Amino acid sequence: MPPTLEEVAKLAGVSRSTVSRVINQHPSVRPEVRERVWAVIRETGYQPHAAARSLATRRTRVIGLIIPQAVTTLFTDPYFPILIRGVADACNSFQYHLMLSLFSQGQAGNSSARQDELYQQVLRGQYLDGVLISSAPLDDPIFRRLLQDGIPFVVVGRYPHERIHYVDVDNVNGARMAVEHLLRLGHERIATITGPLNMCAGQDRLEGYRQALTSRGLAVDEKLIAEGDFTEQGGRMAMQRLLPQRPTAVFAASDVMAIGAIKVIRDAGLRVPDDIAVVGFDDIPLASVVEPPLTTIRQPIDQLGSMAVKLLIGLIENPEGSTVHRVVLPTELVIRASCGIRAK
Amino acid sequence: MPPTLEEVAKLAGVSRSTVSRVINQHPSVRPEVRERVWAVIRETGYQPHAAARSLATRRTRVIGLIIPQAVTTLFTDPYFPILIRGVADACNSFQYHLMLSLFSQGQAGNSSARQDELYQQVLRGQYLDGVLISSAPLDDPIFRRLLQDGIPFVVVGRYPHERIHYVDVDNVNGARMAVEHLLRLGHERIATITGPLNMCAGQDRLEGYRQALTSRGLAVDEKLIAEGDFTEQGGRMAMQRLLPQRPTAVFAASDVMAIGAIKVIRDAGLRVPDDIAVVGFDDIPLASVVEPPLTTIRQPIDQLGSMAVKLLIGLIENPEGSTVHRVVLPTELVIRASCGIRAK
DNA sequence: AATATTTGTGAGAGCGCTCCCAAAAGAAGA
DNA sequence: TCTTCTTTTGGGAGCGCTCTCACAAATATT
Repeated sequence: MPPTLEEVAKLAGVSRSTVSRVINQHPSVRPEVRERVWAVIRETGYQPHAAARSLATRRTRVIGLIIPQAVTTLFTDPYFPILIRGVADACNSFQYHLMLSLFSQGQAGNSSARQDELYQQVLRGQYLDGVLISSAPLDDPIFRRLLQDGIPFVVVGRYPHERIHYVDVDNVNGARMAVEHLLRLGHERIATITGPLNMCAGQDRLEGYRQALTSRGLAVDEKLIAEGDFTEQGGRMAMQRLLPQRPTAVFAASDVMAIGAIKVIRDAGLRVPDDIAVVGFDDIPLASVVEPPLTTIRQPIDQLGSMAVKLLIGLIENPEGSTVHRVVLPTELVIRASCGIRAK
Repeated sequence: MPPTLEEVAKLAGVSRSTVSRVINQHPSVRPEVRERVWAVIRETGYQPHAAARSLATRRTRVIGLIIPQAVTTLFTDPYFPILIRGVADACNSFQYHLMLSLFSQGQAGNSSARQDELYQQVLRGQYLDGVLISSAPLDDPIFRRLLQDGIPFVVVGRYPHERIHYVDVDNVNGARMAVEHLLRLGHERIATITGPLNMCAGQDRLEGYRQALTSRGLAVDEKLIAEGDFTEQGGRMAMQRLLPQRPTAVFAASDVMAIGAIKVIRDAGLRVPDDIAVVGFDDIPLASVVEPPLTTIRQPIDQLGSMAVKLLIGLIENPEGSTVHRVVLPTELVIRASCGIRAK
């Protein structure tokens, strides 16, 4: 049995309250007493009981990272591990803890009911002080519920709602830079493999593609747009649909899809970048390693995570602030071999 | 303010105790009363307060997944996301929650002191009912502490200690199968790129390599063994050291390292599998997609995770059992193009 | 019909902490 | 020296739940 406050108090010859003050760095404790109490704490290895503390303070110092059902299939995309690492690091440095809620398919039963149940348990059960939502579909009911229940939350990825705080990378500009690079290389039939269009990231990257073309006075040919789902397999399927259109270049909205596309292009007997240039998005570690190394858009994923945590903790510890926080981190073009160097 | 037990009780015209019984499915409540209480619970959206409950029961229904400092650099290896997904799924289906503790470098200060602090907070603070440790180095002090504090835990990866429960895949046999396959294809100068040798998985896969050779009566040439660290970069460096030895085949202890090795082989102007055959380990999703598709050893990573959770929850809910649980899941050879088909 | 047994329910204490309030102890002013 | 303030300390209540125990009601036993 670990020692309690009471026991520490007795050993130090003071009251429960005084020990509590020492633990919580309350200033009005005589230095001499404080030292005596600390000595006993060290000696006994005393650690406040988290649940007891939460019950009294209504705070848990735990935040949740929720990754909804719709995206757990993408979980092998290196995006998530990096995000998680960023989030975990930030939590560590703020002395918060991280609870991970994935809603994946593996389980029996209606999984949206399942998601509901988990929501109920975790959030209304006050396990968490606040949550981070990563790349949920725009219509996910969780947003309404969080707003309704008044639970502090930050979305990782843009979310168009005036009361929602979010952190995102500049997807529109990133995509635009990618396509502009292809335009500069002289390409005119540029296709795109989009992300899922019910996610903001998917929409925004498509929007960047459109902007790059129209600002050059080029028409957007809808036949050169194929929807993917951020998976390698989805990238392959989309590329298959695009091939008959004979594009000279493809902008894939994720590196993983770009890799799938390259595979299909090669299987069709064509070369990358000679016959079809390819640009990806994300700059996952793999991008520099595949053959040919991928030209892509780098996004600071771990910063995204730590920034989201910082914002969320701000909301938790300072609920007064009525300003809605929106952070958009810059993206950057990384030129490698997969887009070739075409003469203008 | 969410409703409390007391309030629900008043609304249902019963006592606090009765509502508690209903929530906890205690049998001795009249069906009619039970129904009435449930109605109020549904109506009010009542959810028991997690902290209050934990305080009374000394259980949190939260388990931790701890990934120590030494391996967070590998976190982009698809191994971890898959493991995490397996663990998360299993948690969901047992109605447990998952707390993730990564100890990575990002942070300032002596990080082993940091790790200590976190240990103290999370584990002695009774946040968790038990923990899963993934691939910690054999000498990590956490094992001793857990044992000492009597905290239920299961290690993911073999751990040679008579009181420690673990779940692992059959690394020795897997490696052996990989190398035997190369032997069958007629190779004789088979090199290996090992994992870090302070981890069991690294040692065991090397052991499998040795066994395959010696059981064929072949000598093990230490110059054909290069230590890697499970990263792509580590794989490249190890391959560079091996190239001068002119191996005709390489067994890499992870797919990620195999991919690094292939790159080096090609940069040296050699072809895979024609000049050097390569076999990996893990069967990560990427393995089937790279050029050439990787022959590798499949390990059921998500099963590993869910099995570990199952064991751990067993330990938590049934602390009496004095048997030490050890589960070893089978591995499987997956033949693709990277090892070629050599005549016998 | 009287007693014994089972079943259902409520009251109370307690889990370990925080925080308010009032008392005690010093410090300062008269 | 006595009052008035300030600083430091202890006691008590309360956070929302569970769980034991005792009592009331319903059923079974003789």
